[in-house]
Amino acid sequence: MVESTEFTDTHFFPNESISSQECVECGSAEIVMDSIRGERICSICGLVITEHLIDTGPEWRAFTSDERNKRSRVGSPVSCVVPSMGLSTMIGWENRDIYGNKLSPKRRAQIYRLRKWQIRTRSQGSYERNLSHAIRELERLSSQLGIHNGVKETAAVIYRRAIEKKLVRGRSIEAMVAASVYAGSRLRKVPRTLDEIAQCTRVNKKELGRCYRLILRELHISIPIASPVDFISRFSEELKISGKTQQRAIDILNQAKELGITAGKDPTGLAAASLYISSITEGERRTQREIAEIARITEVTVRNRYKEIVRVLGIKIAV
DNA sequence: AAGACGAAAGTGGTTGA
DNA sequence: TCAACAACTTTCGTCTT
Repeated sequence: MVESTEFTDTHFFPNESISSQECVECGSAEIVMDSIRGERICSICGLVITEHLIDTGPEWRAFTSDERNKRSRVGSPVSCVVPSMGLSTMIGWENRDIYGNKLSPKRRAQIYRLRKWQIRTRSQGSYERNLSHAIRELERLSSQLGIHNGVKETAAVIYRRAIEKKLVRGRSIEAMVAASVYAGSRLRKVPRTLDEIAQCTRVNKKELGRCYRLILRELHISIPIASPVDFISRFSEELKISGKTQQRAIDILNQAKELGITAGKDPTGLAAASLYISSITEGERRTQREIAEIARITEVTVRNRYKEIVRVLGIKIAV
């Protein structure tokens, strides 16, 4: 497996320390990459820190920087959304070579043995079986929720780690996938609510929340609390609200935050209320009901938040 | 008639003893 | 484990445009 490159990706887990940059054997920081062997080794004592790295560099020699930019790796990109990370090779079923000629009996026997071993090694372990099931579920869920690839990849990384930590055992794959998606969307700053995700699965919100907290705790992922600002653009898109009004809503939220009236309040409620206010002041009025529906809260909450914001910030609403 | 408002009672989750 | 609590929801009658 290639876990060393996969799970230390600082892009996915900015808060997590990546695998140590110091040699555990001699403590030196002289770690070098050996791209031919695919290993990271300590240049002082020779200890192999990680092996089986994937070379993501150019596939051919390049002599100028221009050439280096043009020449890239061929083949499909490495992806966590494919069970084998997109690195699998298939042995064809036809007993012919690339010119269409029949294979010699000796060669045919060899290919037959290769095929047999490929099938034996592929999708046999419980890890792979679980994963391919989970990835089907992930695909279904993301298309239903309209989740983009970045979040999907992040969710897949989280799920792989969850399997490795044996967190999925005894829990439903569906619930763990849903929780990974939730965590991924939060990490990537395009949060979905627990409700939205729960609606697209057979998992209830409570169970989903439990799995989510488990993932955070066991995988040591720290996710900043959802900010109301993160919801503005998505709600606005569904409400067809202009960028100017969105910016106004964000300003309102920032002011409200400084005055300390956002703590402990539902972030979707705050986002909805500030959108309501800005939609009126910017002349693109939306009703409380419209906004509440998109934000999946009640009109009453929109009202309460908006009354509070208007009162504290001293905003005058044209009647 | 639709939208906004506010009161009252109920609900699920968090906190602290 | 339990009570207290804050935030949110549901429901409903009333007011405003």
